Formats: sequence, structure tokens, C-alpha cells
Amino acid sequence: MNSDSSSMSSRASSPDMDEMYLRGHHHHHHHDNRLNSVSSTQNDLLQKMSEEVLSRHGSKGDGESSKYKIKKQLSEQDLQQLRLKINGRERKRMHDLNLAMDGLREVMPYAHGPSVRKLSKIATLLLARNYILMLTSSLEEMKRLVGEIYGGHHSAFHCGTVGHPAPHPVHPPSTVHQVHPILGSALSSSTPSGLSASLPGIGNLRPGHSLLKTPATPPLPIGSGFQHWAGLPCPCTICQMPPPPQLSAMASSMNRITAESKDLMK
DNA sequence: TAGGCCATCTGGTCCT
DNA sequence: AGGACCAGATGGCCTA
Repeated sequence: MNSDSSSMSSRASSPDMDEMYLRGHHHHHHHDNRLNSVSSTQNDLLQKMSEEVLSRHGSKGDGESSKYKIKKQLSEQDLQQLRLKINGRERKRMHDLNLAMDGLREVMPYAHGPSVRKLSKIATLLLARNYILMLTSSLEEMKRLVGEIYGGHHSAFHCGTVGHPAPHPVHPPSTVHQVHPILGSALSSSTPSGLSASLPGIGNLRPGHSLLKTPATPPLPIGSGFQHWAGLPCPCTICQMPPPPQLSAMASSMNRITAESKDLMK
């Protein structure tokens, strides 16, 4: 869990904005001058609003205009209430968006912790994108390596994992056999897709960071495969064997990427 | 102090 | 009509 899960709670500049708004914090002078004067409570605000409305709509004491004033005042208050309601909804929407952003940060390969500043939103999105691209290319690379190692000789049945669950954590999450019938099409789909052209601006913000650059290997569609049975050891020969050195090297490169991602925290 | 990042308010637009 | 979504505007906080 990210120790700083709520963007709101982490910022001193983010008190309850309904209250703030009612204290006269709002700074939109361009089209709404109702709240330019500062008051300290909602009652104060409403009082000021009433006074402003009254001052805007003629003299006091007249019976007919008093009725109009009250009507108008209520309308202004209703309007105010509606504004607060809309603002609250928008605030909640943005908070939910930030929670989702925090959830994304949690699964990103960079150091989390109370002493580490969060990734910015833009950095999170760019890192996530390139992390996905890297994982996709890693998957293809692992498919290729496994195919090289076992290609042609391994005809026994295999689970063909594409989402390997916990029972076999030593394995890369996407170890598949080239010979598996279901994976055949996925394994053969190794055509470069020229996706680098669709990565404009990657690296503009944090040049030099590997995850914010276009991956060397273009991503490919991920093939489907069998899921392991939950909680049961996989009987296939692949899952019974220790990972080949190439795959271990790939794991170490992942560690390197994680380390490099710390640059984003600067 | 400038610039980056952020939260919030707001009005407009689209959808249900 | 009301809610979701969006983009622009604005000011606060923080860091180099």
C-alpha cells in the first residue's frame, strides 16, 4: 500500500473545499463576484450574500420589493447550494481519479515509501505505459527463448501459462511453450508493429529515464493460454524445472529497471 | 523567485 | 433534469 494513498490528505493546500469555498477562498473573479469578500463561516457567507442581494435590488422597507428580495435571496441560496453540490461531485470525481492513480502507482516498478515522493500524475502514466510495453516485449522475448530451448522436443502437455498464479512464483508469469496448440498463433505473431511511431513525446519530461523512452522491442499482442489450477502444482515439465539462465537474466534486468525508476522521484 | 505540480471551481457539452 | 466528463483558470505549496 502506498503510504500516501490520498492525494488530498497529503497536501496542506487541500482542506475541505466546501468550507474553503464558503470562507471566500474561491478565486474566479472573471464571472462571479458574489463571493469576493471574505467571511469565516457559512452563516457569514449567507449573510453577506443576503446583504449583497438586498443591496443589488433596491431600497429597504418597501413591502412589495421585500417580497421580491426574499424570493430572490432564496433563489441565490438555492443557486449557491446547487453550486456546492456540483463542486462536491466534481471533487469526489477527482478524488476517485486520484485513488485510481494511487492504485496504479502501487503496481509500478519504483520505490514506494513514506520517505519517497510520489510519482507525478504524468510520470505515472508515462511510466505505466512503458512498463506495459516493456512487459509485453519481455513476454515475447521469453516466448522466444522458451521456444529456442524446448522447441521441437517438448511435445508433452503443458499448461501454457499466461497468468501464472502464486504456487509457482519462481517462474516468470508468462512462461509458454512454443509447441502448445493454443499458443501457436500467439507465438508466431512476432512481426514488428512500428509502434514507436505512436509514442510521441515519450521522454520529453524526464529524458534519460529508460521507462519513459520508447522500448526497443515493439509490443505485440499477448496470446492466450491455459491458467494453472489454483493451489495445485503444475504437472508440466516446464514448471518442474528451474528457470533457464536466460530467464534469470531477464529477471535481473527487471530489477535494474526498478532501480532506474527511482530517477523519477527526483 | 520561477517553474512544476496540484486541488479546486466553473461553465460547457454529452449522455441517460 | 441531473450527472459525468472535460478543459480553462486560478492560487497554494514545494523545490531548485
